[in-house]
Amino acid sequence: MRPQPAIECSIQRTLDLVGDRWTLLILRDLFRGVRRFSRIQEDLGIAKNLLTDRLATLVDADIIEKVPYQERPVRHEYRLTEKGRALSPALLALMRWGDRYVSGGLAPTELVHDECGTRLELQPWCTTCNVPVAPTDISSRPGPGRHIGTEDTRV
Amino acid sequence: MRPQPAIECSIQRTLDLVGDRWTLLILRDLFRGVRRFSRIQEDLGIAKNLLTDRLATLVDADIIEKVPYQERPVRHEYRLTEKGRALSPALLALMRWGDRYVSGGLAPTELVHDECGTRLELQPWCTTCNVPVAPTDISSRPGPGRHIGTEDTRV
DNA sequence: CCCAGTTGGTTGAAAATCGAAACTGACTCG
DNA sequence: CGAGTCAGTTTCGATTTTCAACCAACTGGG
Repeated sequence: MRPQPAIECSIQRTLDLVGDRWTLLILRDLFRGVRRFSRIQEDLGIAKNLLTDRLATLVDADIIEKVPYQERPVRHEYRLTEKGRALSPALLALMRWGDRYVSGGLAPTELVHDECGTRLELQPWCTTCNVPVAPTDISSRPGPGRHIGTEDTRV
Repeated sequence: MRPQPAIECSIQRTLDLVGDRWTLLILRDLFRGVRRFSRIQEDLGIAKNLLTDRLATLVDADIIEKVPYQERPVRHEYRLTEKGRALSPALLALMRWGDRYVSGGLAPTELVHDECGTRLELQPWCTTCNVPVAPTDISSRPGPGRHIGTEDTRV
């Protein structure tokens, strides 16, 4: 997909899978419960051949799965796998950014915690200390998947 | 950019700005400190005319700015604005997803909690209950920036 | 002064991708 | 039987992207 000598970067690898114009919007629809071909197609205004193609790619990548919701005629819907559901922080981050910088601070849609109705924030979270981590308490370092040497850089 | 009757969704609005194949990678390079035209171009392998176009779009959107780093000849580099830097959670989320699901758990670069060295996760966080929130415990509802009515949906 | 090299582009043609509409096939309902 | 729905596939013209060449402003070396 990318014509580039594979740089060791998980952002690039991720965008190779979901970084085209439609894929993240399709996933957003699945998160929202819009799961059927025709519903997604009319919701997004995407051409049907492209939707067919993107869905097949996502199924191949094990990000979504095709499950029958009725027999005779057999009809399928698309559901997020665990791998697909794990993209929710990324979508939430994009949404919060858009709320603030594109929608002028007025969120068209808010995501809230079921139990208490509070609007959700997105925070780096330390699973050891069990606390949210501020940007000032974050460092970066080369990880175990690095094969070429580079110096540390701040995000 | 999108041929669609504007749905009121910050994800869509965000992806209209940065959701093409190259833009998020360009921003990643800027985060990494790769700021000059030719450096970005060779790092990504993007066609020069496209890079010219994407950079101009990002400058227009006030996500990056063009600042001279020398006179005679005048040469510029591109820097993230505050608006651009605010995209870091989104890039971080995409990176963590790629670490886990594409790079096989072996992160090429990891972000860690200063105090304990634990690799960070990026989690939806409820500021009322003070707990991380799983995708299954998230609902969505129309927010203050919504102009057309829609019903609530599960994420 | 002349020449090669660097940076940051622009231009144009070929190739790949996309989009709109027409068509298909399996089935249901009246 | 005829109309309608859903989930596609096919076709083809329009748009985008890529690739390569070219350009302009300047530097540093001889």
